[in-house]
Amino acid sequence: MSRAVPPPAAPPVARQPRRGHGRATLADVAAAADVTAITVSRFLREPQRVAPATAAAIAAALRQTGYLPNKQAGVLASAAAGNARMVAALIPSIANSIFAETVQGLADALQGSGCELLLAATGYSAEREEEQLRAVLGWFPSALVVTGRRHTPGALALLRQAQARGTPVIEIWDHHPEPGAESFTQIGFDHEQVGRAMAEHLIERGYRALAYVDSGVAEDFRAHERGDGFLAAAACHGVPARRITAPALEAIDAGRSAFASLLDRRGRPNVRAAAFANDHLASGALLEARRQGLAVPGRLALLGFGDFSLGRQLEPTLSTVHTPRFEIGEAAARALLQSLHSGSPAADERLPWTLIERGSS
Amino acid sequence: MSRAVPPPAAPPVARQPRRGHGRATLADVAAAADVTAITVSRFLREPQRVAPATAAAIAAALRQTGYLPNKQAGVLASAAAGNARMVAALIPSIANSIFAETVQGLADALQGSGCELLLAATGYSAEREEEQLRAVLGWFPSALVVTGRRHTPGALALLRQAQARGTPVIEIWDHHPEPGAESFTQIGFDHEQVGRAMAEHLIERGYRALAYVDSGVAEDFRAHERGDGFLAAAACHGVPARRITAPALEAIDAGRSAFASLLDRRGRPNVRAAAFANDHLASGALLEARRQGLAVPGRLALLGFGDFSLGRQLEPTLSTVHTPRFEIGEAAARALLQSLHSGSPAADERLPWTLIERGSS
DNA sequence: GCACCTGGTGTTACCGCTAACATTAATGGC
DNA sequence: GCCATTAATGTTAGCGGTAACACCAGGTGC
Repeated sequence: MSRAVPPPAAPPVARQPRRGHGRATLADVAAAADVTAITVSRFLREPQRVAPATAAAIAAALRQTGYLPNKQAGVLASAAAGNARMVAALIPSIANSIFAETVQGLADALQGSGCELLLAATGYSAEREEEQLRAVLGWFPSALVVTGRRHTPGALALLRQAQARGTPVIEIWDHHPEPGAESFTQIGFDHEQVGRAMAEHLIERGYRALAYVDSGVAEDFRAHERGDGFLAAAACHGVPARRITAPALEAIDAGRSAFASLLDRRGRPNVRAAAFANDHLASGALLEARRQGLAVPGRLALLGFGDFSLGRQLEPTLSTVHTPRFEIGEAAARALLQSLHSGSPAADERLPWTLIERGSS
Repeated sequence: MSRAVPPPAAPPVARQPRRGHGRATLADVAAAADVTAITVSRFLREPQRVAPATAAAIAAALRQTGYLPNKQAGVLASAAAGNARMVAALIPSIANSIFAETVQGLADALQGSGCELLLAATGYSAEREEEQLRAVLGWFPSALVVTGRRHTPGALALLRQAQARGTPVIEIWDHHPEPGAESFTQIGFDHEQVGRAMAEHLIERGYRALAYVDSGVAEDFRAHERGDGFLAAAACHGVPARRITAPALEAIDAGRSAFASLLDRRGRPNVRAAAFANDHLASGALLEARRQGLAVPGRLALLGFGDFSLGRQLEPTLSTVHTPRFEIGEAAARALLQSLHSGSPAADERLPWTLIERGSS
């Protein structure tokens, strides 16, 4: 190159430094302890690898600065998946006590593992599930918990991709392994089977004309599957059975008005027994039956699902299916922690439910 | 320096590059669109600032690569607080339907704002709250939602510090501004006042010997405060009143056994009316009273708190206090979004509750 | 024709942390 | 006493984005 006058040579213009957020960083702690950042980092992750004297100095510096690690930076720096220490859970509805308990189970079992819980409600909509999934994936969660096995194609692709990258994906509340089709870890139970058991219970008790009252929430696939099982079992036993759908009201009221569909025009039951998508519906029907002076189970037997506390307090008490709602959350947490640990997908888990015969059937 | 043989001169050892996680990055998209990363970044944040032709190319590249932004990196890079787009909520119990609905309100109102919800359960323990707070702060949440106004000194310091840095801090379920003391945004209602109203309601109805049945959960400060208000109002009206504490069982059963404390040795009520920390307790007592053939409200009037669906189905229906549980979550979300937007703390919000007179009082 | 702007894009440096490798001093074996 | 090992710590270069600034072409005003 010729000896031309060098270009203005970027005068050291002291760029405006980007100001941080005012919280102590590793560098601050390091300065206070008179070591370098990496040593503090080591102390935090593998304390036995720093000399005792250094450790003491660092501990003091940590206390003095009130240091809190920046997990964003930590995750970013250790690119390997699975160390985000954050679990994302997608749940149809948090307000629904069923899922609330599952989330509690998750949170409890995650407590102490150092994992935070990122929660999103999908409102029973597969599209919203996909949206939420996209949103939470931005945080590179170390594991994904989704409800049920029905997803949009887009969501499915994202889940598969996440799984391929080593992120455990757990489907809860469902257990319906499809032979051949590769799928995710499922933790739950078979809803069709529950539906069949519900029908069989009623048939065993001698009831011969049956109805299944489905949830008014169109995308509650699991309730629908129980209905499928119910109708299939009835057909199998040659017992007439039909499916009706409850209105989409607040559930107890929905049950009250669904009850009307169980009566003929003269106000007499047109079936001998009815099973419901959930205890709220069943309770509404039970209360309405009593109000109208209809004998339960004498004229009409009722069977709920979910074992909500309300059912135990009614008169007669509501027969129902107890579900392991808390346990599903716990098991999911255990499964994903184990999967994070072992690096391979966790095994499916079929959790037990029980049909509780109480007064209404 | 002498002309000694230069040291091996760091042969370009091609360090093992740290492998990422396999997801497309901005750089990948940029390469596909034949621009640089910053242009893609701009397109994502301020689409109008890139030329239409470039925009089209980038949009295609985004689709082709299936790019999902890495929020960790995004947050880290834009150091200013408040753009983590993640809200951390600390709740005593998720399984408790009261808080579940609040969380649902939060989640619903946050939906669409681009904020994710980081949820942690404290189990009604202030110590666990502090722990959880430390944990979630690692993610630099853009806002903090905590339950109630009682915190450990450590938690308080962290909250203040966060607030000082511009992170909105919202206390929900409580509204008790302490004059003088600087505090956080409170969204809720005054529990002492509710307690007073409960007592006054019973006094107005002519009941003269009262009891407040407190929650068995020792750290349910809010229930305790309602008790304080209850006793204060009773004292103020010269009406005898005492506080008893329910056992820490599952709530309906706790109410059933708390009912025993309302009877003298001959099985007669030793008060004329009782108010309860929540509807579960009250329902248990109501059911037990009916079982024992005690007239409600003839011999013993009962008043719950929370307006759970169960109470509406009992016979007699349970008088109670309706709380804005869903609205608290919504209002908190609105407040924090507004605060993020405006940069200044949101105003307190006192939400209305109503005493619902039904059959049991 | 020139200074000036302005819209579109690129360069550089950094956010806070950690993986990989480098360095140094102390230790051990023979 | 020398080399190999180990323990303790440091250096460098990122992770994947974005703020700040630089640059450049093509208008604009006069």
